[in-house]
Amino acid sequence: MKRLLLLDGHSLAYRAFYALPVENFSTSTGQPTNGVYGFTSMLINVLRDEEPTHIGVCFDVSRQTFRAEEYAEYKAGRAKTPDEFKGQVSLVHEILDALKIRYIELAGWEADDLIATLSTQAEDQGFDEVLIVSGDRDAMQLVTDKVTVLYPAKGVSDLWRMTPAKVEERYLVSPERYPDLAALVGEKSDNLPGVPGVGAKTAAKWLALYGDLPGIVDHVGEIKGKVGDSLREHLDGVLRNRRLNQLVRDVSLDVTVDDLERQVWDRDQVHQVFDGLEFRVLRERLFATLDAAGDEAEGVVEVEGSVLAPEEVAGWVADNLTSKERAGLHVIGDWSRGTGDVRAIAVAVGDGEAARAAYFDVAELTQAADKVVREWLADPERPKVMHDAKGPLQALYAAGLPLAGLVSDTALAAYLVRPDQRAYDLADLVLRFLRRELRPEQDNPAQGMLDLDGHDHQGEEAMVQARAVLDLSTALDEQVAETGGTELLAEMELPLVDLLAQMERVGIHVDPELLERLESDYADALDRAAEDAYEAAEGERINLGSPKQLQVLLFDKLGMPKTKKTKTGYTTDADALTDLYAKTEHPFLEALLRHRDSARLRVTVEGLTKSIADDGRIHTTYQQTIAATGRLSSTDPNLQNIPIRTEEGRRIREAFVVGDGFESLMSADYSQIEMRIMAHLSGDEGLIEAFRSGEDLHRFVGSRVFAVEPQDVTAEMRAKVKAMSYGLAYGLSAYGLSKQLAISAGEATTLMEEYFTRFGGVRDYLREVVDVARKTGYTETMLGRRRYLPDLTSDNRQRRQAAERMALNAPIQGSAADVMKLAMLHVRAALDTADVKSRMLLQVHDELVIEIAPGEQATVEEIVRREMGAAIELDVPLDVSIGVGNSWHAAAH
DNA sequence: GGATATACGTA
DNA sequence: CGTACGTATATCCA
Repeated sequence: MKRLLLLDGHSLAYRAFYALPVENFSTSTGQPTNGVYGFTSMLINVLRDEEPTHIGVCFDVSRQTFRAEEYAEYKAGRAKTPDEFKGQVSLVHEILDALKIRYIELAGWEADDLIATLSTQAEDQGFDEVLIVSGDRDAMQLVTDKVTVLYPAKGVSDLWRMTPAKVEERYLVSPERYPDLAALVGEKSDNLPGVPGVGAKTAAKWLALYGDLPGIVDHVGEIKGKVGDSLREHLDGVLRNRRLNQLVRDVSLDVTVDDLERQVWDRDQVHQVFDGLEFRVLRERLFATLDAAGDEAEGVVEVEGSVLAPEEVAGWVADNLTSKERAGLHVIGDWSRGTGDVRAIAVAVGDGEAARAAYFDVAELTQAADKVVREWLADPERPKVMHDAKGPLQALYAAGLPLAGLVSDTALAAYLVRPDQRAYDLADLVLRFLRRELRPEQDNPAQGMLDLDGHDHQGEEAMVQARAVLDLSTALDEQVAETGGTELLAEMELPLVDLLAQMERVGIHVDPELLERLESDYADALDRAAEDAYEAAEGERINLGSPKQLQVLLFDKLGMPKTKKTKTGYTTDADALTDLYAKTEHPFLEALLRHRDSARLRVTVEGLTKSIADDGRIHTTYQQTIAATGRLSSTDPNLQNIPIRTEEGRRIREAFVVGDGFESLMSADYSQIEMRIMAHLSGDEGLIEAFRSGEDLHRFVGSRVFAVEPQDVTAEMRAKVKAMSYGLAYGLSAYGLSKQLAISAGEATTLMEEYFTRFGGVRDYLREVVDVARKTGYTETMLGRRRYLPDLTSDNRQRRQAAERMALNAPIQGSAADVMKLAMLHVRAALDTADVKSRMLLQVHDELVIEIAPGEQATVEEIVRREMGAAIELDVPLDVSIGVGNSWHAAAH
C-alpha cells in the first residue's frame, strides 16, 4: 500500500495565521506562532487520520512565475504579507526538519505546480492513493479516482474530502473541467477576473452544452443574450485565465515521489523545536498520535517462573519473598460488591537475570505454606504492586488473607498520569508504556487444566500478568514522578484503596419492608398518572416512556409548539414539558410529568431492592479511576444519586437505616465547599470576608451585588446570586443564567457584571486558570492533581469553549475532591486511634455517612468535625455540618 | 446482544 | 449556550 500525502505549506500556514487569534499563540519572547501552530496541528491530524506512507510539503518561493510574466496583475492587489507571518514559514521548515519530512520548493514555480507534478508522478508509478491538502481551489483539477483533495473548509481542523463526486456536487462540473469553469467565473484571490454576469451555474450549463472551453469558443457566436455578449467581449481574458490556472504537471524536480517515503522522526530535535515554540499541548498530541500510530509491540511480556505444587510453595516464598524488593502480584479469583474469593496467586520479582516468578493455588496450601504466604501478604515491609488492587483486595480479605504493603497500583498511577481515560486495561497500558504485548487472559479459564505436554496455561498467563504489573509499575511511577504526582499517589490514592474496600465490605443497612411499601406506592402513583395521561390524550395509549412516540403525540397530533431540537427531533425533557405546560395548560403534560417522576422513583427503589445482599445491607462499589476531576464515583448500585430534592424522593432515604448493633447514622457534610475553595484560590477579598463573617453566603453576596443591607436581600435576590455563584464554577454564560432564572438576557448580563464588579478577584482568577491551562496544557488542583485539556487550543469553537469550562471547573471540583479524600483518611485514622467501633459507610462527594456504635456519638462527632474541618488549611473556614438519626433521612440537617 | 439516544437522579 | 458522574428505557442494527 503506497499512500502519498502532499501539503501546500505556505497556503495552509497562511490560513491558520488568519484563523487563530495571535494573542493566544505567541511565545514568551513575543514571536507569533499562530501560523506555524495551525499548520502543525493540521499536519498531526492528517498524519493520524490518513497514515500516509509517503509525505512531502510544497512551498512557493517567490511571486515571480511564468504566470506573473504573462499577466502582470497576477495575484496583484493581495495585501502585503504581514510581518508577523513572514518569519513563521522558516519555523514550519524547522518543524518539518525535526519530523524528517521533505519540503520542496523551486524558484519560478508555485507550490501547486510542484504538487501537480508529484501527484502525477505518483499516479504514473502505481501509488494506491494521493492526498493533497491545499487551500487553493486550482488543485481541484488534480482530483481523480486515486487523487483526493482535502480542502480546509474553515479554520484549520475541518477538511472537506474532495473526490470526483464531491467536486461535481459542489462545482457542478467534473474535476477535469474545473479549470474551464474557474476561467469563466474568475478567481478573485489570483486577481483573475471572470466574465461579468457569469457565475458557476451559467458556466456549468455552457460546459455541459459544449463539452469544454474550446467547445464553447467554437460556438461562442451561438450564445444569446447579455451573457453571450459579455462572454464574447471578455473571451481573451477567459483564455488567459485558463492558461494561468492550468497546473504544470512536469516541473523538473530533483526529488521523486520515492524520495518522500516517511522517515523516522528525530525525538530530540522535536523536543528542541517545540520547546522553542512553547508548543506543550501540541507536543503531547504529536507524541500521542505518532506513538499510537507506531503502537506496535516490540515484543511480548515474557516470564521465567514455575507453577508450584502445594508442597513447593513454602520453600519458594521463603527463598524469594524475603527482601524489600517489590513484587508484582496478580490474583486469580472473583470479586464484586465488597466481597470475593481467591483461587490462585501469581507473583513476579526481580528483573533481568534475577527475574523470577511463581504461581500457586491457594485452596490446597499446606499448613506451612499458608503461614508464609499469609505473613508475606500481611507484611507492610515487603512491598507489592498490583493492577486495580481494590477488587483483588476484597477477594484476599474474604479468603482470610488481608494484604498490606501496597506501594503502587498501575491503574491508579495511570489514572493520575491520564485522568481523562475511561478505562485502564492492563494490556493497553503495557502496550503503551512498555511497548510489549500481553497475551489476552482467557475467558473462564478452567482451573488447573493441563494440556498434553503437562503445561498449565492459566498459571503461565497469571505469571505473565504479575510480571507485566511489576515492570509497568516502574515505568508508570516514573511518569507519575515527572508530573509531580508521587505524593498524591502514595499519600492519598493508595491509602484510600483500603478504606474504600472497607466501606464496600461494610455496606449500609436498609429496611426492605419500607422499600417494598415505597415501590407499591410509586407503582400506584405511576398507574394513576398513566390513566390520567391516556384520558387527557383522548385514549391515545402510547408508550409514555418513548420520547419518539411522545413527539408524535405532542407536536404532530396535539400541535404543541416545538421545543429545543435534539439529534432526532424535539426534546421532551422535564424542563421543556414544564414550559409547554405553562403555555398550553394541557392536562396531558401534567400527568406525563407525574408519570415520569413516579417511574423514576420506582426504578430507583427496584434497583436498590435488587442490590440488597444476604446480610441485609447494600454494598456499592466505588470507582477510583473514572472521574477526570479526581472525584470518586459509585456503581452497582450508585448510592451517590439517591433522591433528596423532592419530598416523595426523600422518602427513599428513610429506608437507609442503622444496622444491628449500632445506635445511629451520622451524616457530616462540608457546606459550600466549592465556593470556599473558589474564595481561597481566587483570594477575592469580598468572598473571603463573606465566609469569615459567618453571614449567610448568598445573603452577603446579594447585599453586595444589589447594594442593599443584608437584611433587605429578598428571597428573589438571594436565589439569583445563588444560581450565579454556583454557575460560575461551571463556566455559566449570561445566556445560560438567563435561561435558568427565566430572566432576560440583558438582566442576566447586568447581574453578572455587577457580580464581577463586586467580586473582581473571582473574575481574574477564572481568567487566569484558563490562560495558564492553555499555556501548560493542564489544570491543577490544590494538591497537584492534573487534568490535561488539549482542546483549549482547538480551532473548533465549540470544543474550545467546552474545554474552557472544564478548565474552570476542574481545579475547583478537583480540589474539593482532594480535600474530601484527605478528610476521609484522617477521619479513619482518628477513629482507629480512638479505638471506636463506629465506621464510615458512604461518601457522596461532600458528605460522609458514618454508622455510630452505642455510646460513641459524642466522640465520633468531635473526631469528624475536627478532622474534616482541618483536612486542609484555607484562607476561609471549612464549615462542617453534622446530623444524627436512625435513618439517612433522619440524619439530614 | 450491542450501540446510541434520551431522560434524570446526585454533588 | 453549566461541571462531574451512573442507570434505565426505547430503538435500531446485525
